[in-house]
Amino acid sequence: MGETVTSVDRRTTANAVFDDLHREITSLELLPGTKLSEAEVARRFGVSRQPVREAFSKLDNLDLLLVRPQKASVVRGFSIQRVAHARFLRLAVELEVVKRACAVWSASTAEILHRNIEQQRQSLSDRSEQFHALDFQFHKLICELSGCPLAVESIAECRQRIERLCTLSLARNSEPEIVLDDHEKLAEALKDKSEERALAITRLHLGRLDSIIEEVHQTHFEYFE
Amino acid sequence: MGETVTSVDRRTTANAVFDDLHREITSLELLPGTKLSEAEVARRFGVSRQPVREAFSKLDNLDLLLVRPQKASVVRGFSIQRVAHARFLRLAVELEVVKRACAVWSASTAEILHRNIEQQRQSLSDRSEQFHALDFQFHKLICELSGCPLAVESIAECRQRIERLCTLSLARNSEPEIVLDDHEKLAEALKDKSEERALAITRLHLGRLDSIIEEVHQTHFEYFE
DNA sequence: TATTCTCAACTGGTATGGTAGAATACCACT
DNA sequence: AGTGGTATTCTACCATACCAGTTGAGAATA
Repeated sequence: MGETVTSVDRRTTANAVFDDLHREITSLELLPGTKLSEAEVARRFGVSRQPVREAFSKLDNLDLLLVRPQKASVVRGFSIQRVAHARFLRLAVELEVVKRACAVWSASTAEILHRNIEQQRQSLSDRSEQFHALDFQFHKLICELSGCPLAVESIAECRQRIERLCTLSLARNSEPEIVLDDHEKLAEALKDKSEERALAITRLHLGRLDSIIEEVHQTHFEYFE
Repeated sequence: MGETVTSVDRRTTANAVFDDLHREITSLELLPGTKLSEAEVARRFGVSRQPVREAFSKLDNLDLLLVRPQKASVVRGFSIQRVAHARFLRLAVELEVVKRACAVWSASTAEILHRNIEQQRQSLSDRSEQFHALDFQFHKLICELSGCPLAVESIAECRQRIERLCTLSLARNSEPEIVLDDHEKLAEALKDKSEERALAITRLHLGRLDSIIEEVHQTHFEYFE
């Protein structure tokens, strides 16, 4: 779900506009409160208003843009409720995924996940930029290997909603070293098929977001609604 | 999320078309595989193609309609994967909600939920049609009383995805008596703040959907994709 | 008869013009 | 200076026209 599009996702004008705006909003190039008008954006992209309109509609569905009947559309700010819900939802999904993982885990799945962790460790010592992608892939692997391939989409949606906010944080993200450590502990718990430990580390892992969320809520309350 | 719309939801043509089509699809008046063209639907509603187009787009987002580039749009069938995921997602959310409920449950919240159950019992003996609504409200109350008001929207979305399928079932729904019994057991577990029992009955309660899903999958495989 | 080609009738995607309603700036009046 | 009404100017929304692929049926051909 989320921004994943059905079927062939042909390269259409509306999609291009949506992608660009989506990126600009999530990366906070467009800050909450920024007014966007169909006509203005259409001029900026050199297209007609119709594709822009569709893009607006999709952004509205993602709670990224508030499009009101006859008033100007504005980039939506954060809602502490919505963010908390995204955080809640992700935890709920990951917990259940981990339970299933424990039930079906095997030597081969453990090995696959282990390879990902090796890459994470590598990228950390390389100071490369791809740790973030590997982090995502780690959780994705657990979903797929536990037979919940669609769960990763739900997780990705929650993740996006939270990430836009975390971009405002001073600490940006949790320390990668800590994240990697969590991942290693989780992988080990899965390998041992210890549901109790796996669930605990998952809660701890996702709970690390809370302090960041709280920090941003305190320091950037002007972006909240 | 889902079909809940932001802000005032003014009565717009596009919304009206969306609501009608949404109802027709979820109620299976429009069966999977039915072809819908923007122009045809526009004529049927006596409006232009633009509002229809928006409605199509929203239905596409809900996986209810497959709109392909230059081919006709078709009402989507069921995907066993997507249905399983919806089922999975709902369980994950309800489990986590119930955990929180156990943590914060009190005499007053127990009383509120108890009143709902009384109504359920009443509607059952009255043979009234509102048991379904009370069922939904039961789960909604638990979400709200446990401080997860937005969780009910996620649940509602999952519910809808599954319900369209269950409409095909011979048994339609689980026996209301059984459902009510589950609800009573859950309410009691919450009252006792017994997390273990509450989680177990939740799993059992939602697990009752599986047999129905399986039945429809066997008897109506022509509607699956 | 079987196969290929062509063309007409769809499809969804885009561009443009016009409309009703909301906000705002402005001006007359107190 | 402060207030009430008004006109302008914005907005999203809808209708219409046109475009570019896709499809499928029938004609032309092997």
